Amino acid sequence: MNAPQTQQRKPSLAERIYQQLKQDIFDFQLLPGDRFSETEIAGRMQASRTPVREALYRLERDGYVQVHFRSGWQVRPFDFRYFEDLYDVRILLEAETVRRLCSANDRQQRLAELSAIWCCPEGQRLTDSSEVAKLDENFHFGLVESGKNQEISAIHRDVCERLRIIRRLDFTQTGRIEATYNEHSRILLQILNADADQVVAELTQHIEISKNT
Amino acid sequence: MNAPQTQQRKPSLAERIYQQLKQDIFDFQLLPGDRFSETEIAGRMQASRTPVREALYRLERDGYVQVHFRSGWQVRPFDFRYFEDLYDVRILLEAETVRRLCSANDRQQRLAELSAIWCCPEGQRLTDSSEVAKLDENFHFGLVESGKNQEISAIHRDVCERLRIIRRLDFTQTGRIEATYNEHSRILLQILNADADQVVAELTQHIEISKNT
DNA sequence: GCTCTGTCACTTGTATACAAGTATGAATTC
DNA sequence: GAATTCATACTTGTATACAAGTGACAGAGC
Repeated sequence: MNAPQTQQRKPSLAERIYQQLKQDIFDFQLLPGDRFSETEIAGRMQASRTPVREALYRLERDGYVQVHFRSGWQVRPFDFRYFEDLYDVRILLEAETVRRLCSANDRQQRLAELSAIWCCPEGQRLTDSSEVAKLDENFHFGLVESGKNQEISAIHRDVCERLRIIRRLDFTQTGRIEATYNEHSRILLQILNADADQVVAELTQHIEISKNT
Repeated sequence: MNAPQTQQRKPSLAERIYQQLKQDIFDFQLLPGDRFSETEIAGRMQASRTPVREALYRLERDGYVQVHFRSGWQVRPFDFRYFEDLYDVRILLEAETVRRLCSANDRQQRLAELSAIWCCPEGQRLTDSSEVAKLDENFHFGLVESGKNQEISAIHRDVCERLRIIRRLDFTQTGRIEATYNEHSRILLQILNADADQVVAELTQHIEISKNT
């Protein structure tokens, strides 16, 4: 019998390059509209074209870059309509999840973990803005996952990932950390009270806020 | 100035192989659980491993196959929970679209094309089952597209594509063609009447039927 | 100045060569 | 017979070579 497949194999070159390029796009090292060639990237990444191509085709499917037949690659230009649409999808998925949660009998167990984090006494709240940012992302992922539809979760993760380009995720504004704690805990409580319409409205507003900052 | 980019370039080898492999999976030429190697496929397709790999990685991202590190590929086993979840997503997306349509003032124009096809006099209805099958798919695509959120449309297309494995799309059953015409035309009329709750219920039921056949 | 044309460096698409890890089974040991 | 070792054929991951198409530019002709 095999060992239980630790699955902690170190990532392949292609994977590393994929992550790096995506990060470069997020960090504006690669600007929308920029053109570049596979050889160029291969040189910068100290690898051959093969894993670079694999990474680029993944990024293409993700919508970040596009290939021009035998004439180079390009970072896809920004399209704000596109991000509007994505936010709509995100809201739709999260709203549907909470609606379902409101009519699930075991919602208290499902949300136990999140409640412990967000409905804690004020003294136990975290204050570091980058920690809270990570916690915030996980709140929304966790919420959707508790809906127990793996495909909704997968699409939601994907949508959030694509929104990261424009989401600056910063909690440096005064009061934003506190507000987030308050909003998340209220959302959780309202789900427990099965107050569907109210919680959908509040969740929607909560996401709209993070969209406009 | 360039010609307006006919964009009708003949598909690449990788593209052709991707389509072919997907078709093979749909047609059960490749059974869930089957293991195979890149060289094997390359031989069958009369190509080298490079385009085969490109096709396989796309199929992997689509969820049809998985790679085992240095030990071959495998057609992903069926998971009915997975298809249930996908159907849920499909219903969710279509329902949201029609809800929005119900409160759009220009919904009559947006749905003009679909209405012409589905709300026609009985004499003009098509009767060939494979034609109707194609028309049926396009009804649902067109419906979602008239919602004017490109990301919802894209995800919806993707979900439907993934459902094709189990959707046999057959309209050979007696009465199914007529029923489809009736259901589609009623859905369209109800949208025009802005009867949101009713149309969502009916649309949901309509999809559930096609799910269970 | 304007248009055409041919060249040529550069691009991606595909094929092949090589490196590194896997699994199977025969031989060996007990 | 059962367990272990090890050779070996096969697998994917990566690098490189070659084919086919693109685009920018210099220079000719007007």
